[in-house]
Amino acid sequence: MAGSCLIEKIGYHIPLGASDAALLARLEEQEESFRARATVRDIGQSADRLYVVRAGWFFSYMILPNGSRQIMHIHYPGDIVGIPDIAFARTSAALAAATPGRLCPFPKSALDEVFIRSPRLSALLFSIGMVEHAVLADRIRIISRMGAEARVTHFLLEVVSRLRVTRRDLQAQFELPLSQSMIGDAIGLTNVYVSRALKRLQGDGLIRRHAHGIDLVDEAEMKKRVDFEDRHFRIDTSWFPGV
Amino acid sequence: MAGSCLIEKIGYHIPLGASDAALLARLEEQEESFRARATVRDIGQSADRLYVVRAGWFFSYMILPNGSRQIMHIHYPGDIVGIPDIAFARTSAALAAATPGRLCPFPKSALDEVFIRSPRLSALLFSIGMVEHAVLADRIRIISRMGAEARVTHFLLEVVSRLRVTRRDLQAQFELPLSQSMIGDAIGLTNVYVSRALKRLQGDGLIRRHAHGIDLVDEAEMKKRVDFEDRHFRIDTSWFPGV
DNA sequence: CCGCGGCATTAATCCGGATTAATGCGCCGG
DNA sequence: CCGGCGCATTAATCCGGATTAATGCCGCGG
Repeated sequence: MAGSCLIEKIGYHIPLGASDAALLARLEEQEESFRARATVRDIGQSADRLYVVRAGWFFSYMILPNGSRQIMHIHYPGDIVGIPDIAFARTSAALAAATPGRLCPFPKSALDEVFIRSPRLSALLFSIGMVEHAVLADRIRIISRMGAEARVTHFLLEVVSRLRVTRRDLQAQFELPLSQSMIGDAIGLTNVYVSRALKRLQGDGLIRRHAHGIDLVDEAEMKKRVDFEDRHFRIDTSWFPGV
Repeated sequence: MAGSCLIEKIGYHIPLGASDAALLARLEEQEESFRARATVRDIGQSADRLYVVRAGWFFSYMILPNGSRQIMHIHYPGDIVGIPDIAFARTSAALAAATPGRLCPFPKSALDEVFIRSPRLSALLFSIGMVEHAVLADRIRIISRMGAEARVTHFLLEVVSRLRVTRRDLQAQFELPLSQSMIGDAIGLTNVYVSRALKRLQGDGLIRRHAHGIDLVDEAEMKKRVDFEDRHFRIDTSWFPGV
């Protein structure tokens, strides 16, 4: 199980006993590969399975009445995809690959095993779902009343903060394998304005750009400007049921 | 327990055994009253308690760096307030009363009881959390790329859909005890534009307005225009662990 | 080597909602 | 009965980001 980024991510939050690890391992039994830009599943399909991201970046999105695309979440290695669909019979978002990657599909019913056998893991899954909730809440806050630069700034900080969950040592420099159109579709801007905003941030000396990556030159200043709060760094496990 | 709208709401989704009902009853042991516009708690406070809404409308909100207010959620009788804070040690939103009302506070730790004793209730709480997630996702979709009228339309539909969970017989007419500024703060508009949009919707014959309420004249057309999906009507309980 | 497609950049124009401010209305308390 | 306050309405002006389109760059396949 050395290759499991799910166990790595979960284990970062709570100590994992052998039985919990076994429960998790069952979620990664199968594996499927996707090439960049491949669609994994469409909206409105039966929401009977979830996925663990083994490698690569994926994203879920919705298509709006006017034809444009809204990217809801970006999924990184170690993420569980589809938690929000748990409450519904049909998927409320489509899923696609941003880069080449691998997914481990598992049936929704594998979750009741978790709920029955491990209250502690249930509480953590619950909490991870709520982190996603907080991420959306932050996005609403940013989209509804803040300008283009602030949105892009917040987006970059959010990406880095999430990457650091599984790569603790990540410094200011990171790869960003998303086109500006994708970034725009996530934060409600057009590709044109994403380009402008990035240019200005660079001009302000806040970031630097290279090939397919970003360098956060003044992360503290960026955080200050958008009132950034890191949702991923630490989950409150103090109330969790004991082992 | 006849007066419990929590048990009423939960019982709507899954059949409640006596022991589950007892677990829920413990969440409503205490009660506090608030007058309209009173603040229940501020942002950044210790997130050690949750609330059940016994009566009245409440709302949670954040203040943005530029001073404006973003309303994240409206809480109706029967709602559990604070689920999203479960993952964090400090509250990420403030809570206030929109109308006079009553709340039942209970400690976060009361939840581990639920997780240990009732996998079935845990799964439902989890799902309810995910419904809130879906509501936020819909709001992002609407805010990020759609015009003022569509936003207001969607907002009204969302309110009615939520009200019908505890008032199954609710028809097209309902009370809306929120100022236009509050509506604007929820969907990213100014009060001025909310006023305009309502006026136009009325002009289009989609709604009618009276004292403190709204009448949805052509709900079907409204739903069609914004591609509305009802997130509250039915939760998928098929995968839940058995009793 | 050339030609093509995806993506970033830049500029010109347009428009929807923000902002500001004035007016009106109903409610409440004195 | 009057005065004040919160809220809705309406109008005038402004501006940020959408839209459209042209240009350029790079990587890739032929």
